Amino acid sequence: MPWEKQFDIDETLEKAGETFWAHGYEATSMSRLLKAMGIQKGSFYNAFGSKHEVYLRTLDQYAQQRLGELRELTRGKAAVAALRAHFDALYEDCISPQGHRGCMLLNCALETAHQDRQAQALVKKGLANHEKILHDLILEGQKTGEIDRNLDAGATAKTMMALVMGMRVYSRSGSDPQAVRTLADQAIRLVTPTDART
Amino acid sequence: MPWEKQFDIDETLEKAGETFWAHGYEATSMSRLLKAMGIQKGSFYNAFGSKHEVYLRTLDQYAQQRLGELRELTRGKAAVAALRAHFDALYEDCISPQGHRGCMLLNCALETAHQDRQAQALVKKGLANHEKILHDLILEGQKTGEIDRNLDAGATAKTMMALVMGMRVYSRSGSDPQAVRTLADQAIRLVTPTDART
DNA sequence: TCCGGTTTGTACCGATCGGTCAATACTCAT
DNA sequence: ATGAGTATTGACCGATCGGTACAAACCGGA
Repeated sequence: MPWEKQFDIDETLEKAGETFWAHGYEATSMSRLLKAMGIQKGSFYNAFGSKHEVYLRTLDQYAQQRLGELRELTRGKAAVAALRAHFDALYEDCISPQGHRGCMLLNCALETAHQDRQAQALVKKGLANHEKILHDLILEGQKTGEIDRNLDAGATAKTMMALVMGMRVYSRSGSDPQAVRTLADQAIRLVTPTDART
Repeated sequence: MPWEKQFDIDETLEKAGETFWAHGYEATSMSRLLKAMGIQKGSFYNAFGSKHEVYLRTLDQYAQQRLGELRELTRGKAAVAALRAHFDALYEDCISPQGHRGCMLLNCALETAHQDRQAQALVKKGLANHEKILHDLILEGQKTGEIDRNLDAGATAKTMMALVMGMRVYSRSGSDPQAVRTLADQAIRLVTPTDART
């Protein structure tokens, strides 16, 4: 093996991902992308093939990372506590300085996915994974009796997904953090007995 | 007045709006835009000034139209019936052949708004208008007793907005119509007494 | 030390980007 | 009929688009 790469593939993909995340696909030009990645054109095309290919890889990488973080966050917690942790973390992320980037999967869903089948597949899978985690948590909570067994777990999980999306949209469009907080609270109320509410 | 325009401004803006709506801002090139509008470059710049200006105008036009349709749809109906009509219409729109275009305001919110203050202002105003209509309907329902008076009207309106966003995202990312239907149903359940549910 | 194979930097590609402009087509008031 | 003044046209602009080609730089093995 005559010569090893002068840059770390994953690290470089990470930088690319952040750029796509912040600016979207179309608004990220090659020059901007290369500057962010810190490599030259030749290296880029040699290592990755095309802008679009890199986009898909960063999208996939993003989905995997978020999925991992979510699993980590909820591991070992009781259902409602796990959901609470999830929505609290999401709220913090939304109001943080980088919160304006929103969720890369959602950005992609609305900007790119409808005319890019491969991106659409990644988005669908990412959303489905997220929804399944929420669904499983609700089912588990119902099994232990934490959560009302009459609740439609599937529909509630979808509603929670909608609330997640709402939080992302409100925060990305520059709304009052209070609006985002309200949605997070509403998500928890969905799985909290009515008589326990303040 | 020496010569009148050979094309109808509003009609042409309409066509431009549909193109931006379907493809987003960045992915809509001038050539594509001009072809859709059916005019030449010179006429375009003479009449409108710039691509960006046209984008803002179509965005505003879209928001006004949707607001009008929404007011029309709910006029004279009782609160819950009005909400039902709203979410039913939204569902139909989502699963219709053009449903993949989603909501132009949301598309803009995630693609453009975070780096375009003027677009962001339009999005914020559009979302606020929509939310206010839902909010007012809920308040009215509570006044007449249709809707539980203990419900937090503001939070519920925001939740409904999130459900709207969820419906748009799910449908634009190519999901099963059933997912969209579920979210619409959940919206109505928010303002329906628990014991009246099936 | 030189060779084989790989990576890297950069010049360059045609296409297209959003936008300008001068010439032309046109209508109306005089 | 003519001149004022606007609308339209299409050639043209420099910049930038994503992508390619290729020579120089580099390394490990012989």
